[in-house]
Amino acid sequence: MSKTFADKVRDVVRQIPKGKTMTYKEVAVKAGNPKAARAVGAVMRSNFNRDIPCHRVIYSSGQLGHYNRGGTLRKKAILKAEGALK
DNA sequence: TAGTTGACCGGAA
DNA sequence: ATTCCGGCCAACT
Repeated sequence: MSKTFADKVRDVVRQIPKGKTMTYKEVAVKAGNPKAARAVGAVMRSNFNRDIPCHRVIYSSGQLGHYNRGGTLRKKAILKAEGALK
């Protein structure tokens, strides 16, 4: 397994279906480290690509996390557009 | 190599 | 409800 945590995270986040939101912890669990929620954010922040719908990743508290340029508002708009948000 | 930072999480005050 | 603290992990300097 030459895949690093970052690679796994990217793969997992990319598999998130449209109109669906996943928490950082869930992603961390699927990535292989249930306690690496923080690392997930750190990795995404350094690897945020258009291939990765990082906007579909939110807090486990149900709150929208941060986002590149704009922050929460951006995510809200995207989630609303995808139907993930009410 | 080691130390600091951060897009987190959960619990406590 | 808000604020603070400790813990885990990866990336950056």
